[in-house]
This record gives sequence, structure tokens and C-alpha cells, in this order.
Amino acid sequence: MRVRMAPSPTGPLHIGTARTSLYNYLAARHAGGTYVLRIEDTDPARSTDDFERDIIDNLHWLGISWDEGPQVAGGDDIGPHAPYRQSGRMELYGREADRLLETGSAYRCWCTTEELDAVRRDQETKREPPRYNGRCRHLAEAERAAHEAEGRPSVIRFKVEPESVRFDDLVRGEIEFDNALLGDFVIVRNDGMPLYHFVVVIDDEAMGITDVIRGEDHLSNTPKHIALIRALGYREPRFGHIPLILNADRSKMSKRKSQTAITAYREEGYLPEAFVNFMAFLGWSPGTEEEIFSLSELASRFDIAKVHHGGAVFDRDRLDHLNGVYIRAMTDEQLALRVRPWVPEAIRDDDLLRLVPLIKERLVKLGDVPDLIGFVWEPDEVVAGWYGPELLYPKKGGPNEARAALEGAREVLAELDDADFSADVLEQRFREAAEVAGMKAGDFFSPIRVAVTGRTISPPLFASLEMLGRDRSLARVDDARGKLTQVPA
RNA sequence: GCCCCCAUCGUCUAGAGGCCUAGGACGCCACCCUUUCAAGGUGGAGAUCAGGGGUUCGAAUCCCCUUGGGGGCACCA
Repeated sequence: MRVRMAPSPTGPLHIGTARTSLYNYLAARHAGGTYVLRIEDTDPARSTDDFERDIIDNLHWLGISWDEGPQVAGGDDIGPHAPYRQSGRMELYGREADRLLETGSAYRCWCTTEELDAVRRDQETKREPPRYNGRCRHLAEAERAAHEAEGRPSVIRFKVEPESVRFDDLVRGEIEFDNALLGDFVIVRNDGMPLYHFVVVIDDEAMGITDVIRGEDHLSNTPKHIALIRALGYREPRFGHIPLILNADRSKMSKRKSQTAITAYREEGYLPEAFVNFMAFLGWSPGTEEEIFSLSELASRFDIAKVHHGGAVFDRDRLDHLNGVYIRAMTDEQLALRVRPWVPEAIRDDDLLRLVPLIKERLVKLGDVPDLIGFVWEPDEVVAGWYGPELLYPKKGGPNEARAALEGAREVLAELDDADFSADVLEQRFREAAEVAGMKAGDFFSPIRVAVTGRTISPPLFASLEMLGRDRSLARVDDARGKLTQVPA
């Protein structure tokens, strides 16, 4: 089995492309087949090196590796079927176009865009299917010769025979189309650039692709490909069309309505293993109630025949949940390593490791780290700027209760020496102080929490104080007391 | 408009004629735990399996129609 993924570098790696890539990868790994990466850059106007790099980098990030193809952007191709970039195969496309011309399966067309538009408009008003009317197909020899002598640029059109085409789709079963509805489509532009439907078929043949697994949006294009394959005398691969990933409104997932770039998710701090797990379940399930799978587990379980037929809405809540599951499953050491890019360099590795337990079970995405424990490394005055005096009031209480708690906290902190400055000791002392103040523990802790972390929601208070150390804790409590002096009782 | 595909809780899905008074997960709502928030635990609401006809002793599962949704019909990929 040889499968391929064929992204075009006209944008950053799209989630749909990534999922198709994943399914191809899983199918190949499951069957012990070969997985090929091919860059479809036949649209020079829209293709860029940056996008190619984005695609390759993010595929690597997801852990999807290929056996043949460019291993790095702009790098050398690896594999016996090079080139793996369409721009490297121009000569072959030209030869195959000539062959089609010679065998009479294709013909030159001189119709102008204006003429074509006019025909299309006419068809629309007459409610006919919009397709090429075949004018140049029936050109007399003399007219053809005249056009060619004139030297005006022409496109090459493929002659579609009015026959019915059927194939056995790997995920959907038997599908039948009537090619009479198709119309002769263009395979080479008037500037000589070959078009997608044409090159995809040539490339797949050249690379010995046996199974074409792609998005459902290509289902309707398949009869064109099959017609081309037959005219060219190629061997017909199996086709499998996987369901689309959808926006919340159930339309095809698009940049306009959803975040589609894999990079964006990566930058937010989603874990590649969680993302892969999530994508795999968008249209596939093992048929059991298990749901946590590594890439290699997925490969051993994956079955293209069990892929769903209907589209799947991208559900961010579910992704968040899965990401949290993977984060919680990590050791503190692993998580510290992963979180490093989101933490200031000034934070030492051993301090970071001490921070991790405070946030592990409340972390959804790695990028949320600064939000959760930024107070540890932010300067006191910055943290003080995060809240106003009224945030210091306990839920049931006002400035007086806040003052009492802060006062009590000050005393406790002031009398502790550094050796005693641990979460356990702190908790014990603070609870005693709450009692002395005649306050419920929760109400007593609340103003202190805000003073120290700048937020009403934070990691456990005493561990936070321990991390911060005595002096900074004291300073923050004093900052808070200062804020309260401006407020009348 | 034409062609093709699809249709189980809000979402992702289990389900390949009797095991289904439809299971799980996310989300939601309670309660428990608890220094906040999470995490965790327990429980709950939530799908007349889009609707209608068949086939069958029996249908979420098979067939047909309707409806709804999606995709495709480029000198884009």
C-alpha cells in the first residue's frame, strides 16, 4: 500500500489537511505501507516557501512522519520517486498533455474568458448546468490551423466521454456518476501551467500511489480523475473520501468562521499528542468506549472502513478537555519542560519545577501558564495594579473584614522566619489567626489571596505564599493594606 | 439550477435486524470534597435514532420517498 498526502503551500497547514494527513498516515502505518508527502505547488501565484515550511514544520510537530518526500522545507527529496514537488515534474506533465492531444483525448481551445463567461451566464438564465459548450472540440481543421497560425495562446481541454463512471469508495462503498453532466474541463492553462485535476493523476501514477485518501470535497472530482486515468492508460487506485471538518454552523471548516491554522493551536499551547488524539476522533472511533490513544495506538487500531460518513463539527471544549487530560497525565518534570517556552527565562528550572504542581490540574493549555502563576514573577507593583480595593472584600464582608484579615496576615508573616516559611506552617498559622479574628477561614483567606496573587482565583494560597517568599508576600499584603486606607469604613 | 454525499442527545460518537425502555465522552445542572479556582467523586437533565412509507415475527440498523444539511460543478488546489 502506498498513500500520500498532497498539501498545497498556498496557506498555513489547515486543520482539514492535517486530519487528512493523519488518516493517510494511520492507514499506511496500520497496513505497513508507505507514506508519501508531495507538495502541490502548481499555483505559483499563491504558493510560497513560508507556507511550505509551515506545513512541514507543523506536520513534524504533530508527529506525522513520511517515508518519502521533502524532509524539510526547501530541502532535498528523499525517496525513489523524486521529485516530490510538482514544480519539478513540469516536463512530464507536458509530455502527458501531448500524448492526450495525439490520441485525441484532448484538444486545444481558443475560447476567451469573456466568451466563456457569456456562455456560462446564458446557461444560468436557461437553468442549464454550467459547463463548457464544446465549441473548440468541433472546430474544422481549417479553423484550427488558422488559430494555430495566428499563434494565439490556447488552453488544453480534456474530452469527457458521456459515460457513467462507478467506483468503490473505501469509506462510502459504491458510487456512480454520469460524466455526460461534466463538460470538457481544462487540463493545461493558456500559459502552459497544468491544472490540478490533471497533475494529481499523473503524480499519483508516477509515485505508485495505490490508495487515494482525501477529503469529501473531492468526491465529485473523482469521475474526472478516473476518466483521465483511463485515457492515460494508468492503473486505477482505490479512492476513499473522508468526511469534512465543519464550522459550528455545519459548513466546511473555514478560516472565516473558525481558527483553521494548526500553528495557531500550537501557539496557544495545545499538545500535539492531544491534538492528534482529538483529530483522529473527528470521524473515526475504535468502536469501543476508549478514547485516549497515542499516535502508535491509533495506527494499530485505525480502519479506514470504520470512518464515518457524515461531517464532524470542530468542538473546542472537547479539545480543551483532552488537552487537560494529557497535561495531568504528565510528570512534573515533563510538564516543566513543555511549559518552559511560556515562562520567563529568568525563572530558574528548579523554581519552575516547584511551580508546576501548583498549576498542573488547572492548566488547560500551556499558554495559560502566565495567567495562572504570572503573579510569581511579576513585580509587586504590577500585581497590585491588577485589582482595586473592592476586590479585597470577602464575599460576605466589606473593607473592615478585608482590613482585619490583612492585618492578621501581616502579623503572621512578620513573625515567621525563613525556615518556617512553608505551606504547612503557613496554613496552620493562618487558620489560628482567622480564629483570633473571629472570621471564617474562607473569608479570612480571600483578601490575602487577592493581595498576593492579584486575583480572586488562584493556585492554593499557602503554596503560593511559599513560592513568593516572606518578603514579597509581606510587601504585597502591605500594598493591599495601602489600597484600603483610601476607602472609608 | 444540476450532480454527488450525508442524517443517533447541543457537540464528538457506540450501534453493522432481536443484547437498545439507545451506551460513552465533552458541555450543562446539582451535590460531595474544599482556602478560591480547578481536578476528582456521585447523581441528573438531554435523542419518539430527521419525517413518512415499506420489508420482516422483529428495525436506529435493510429498501423507497420527503425534508434538512453539506460538497462539487474555475485557465484554484
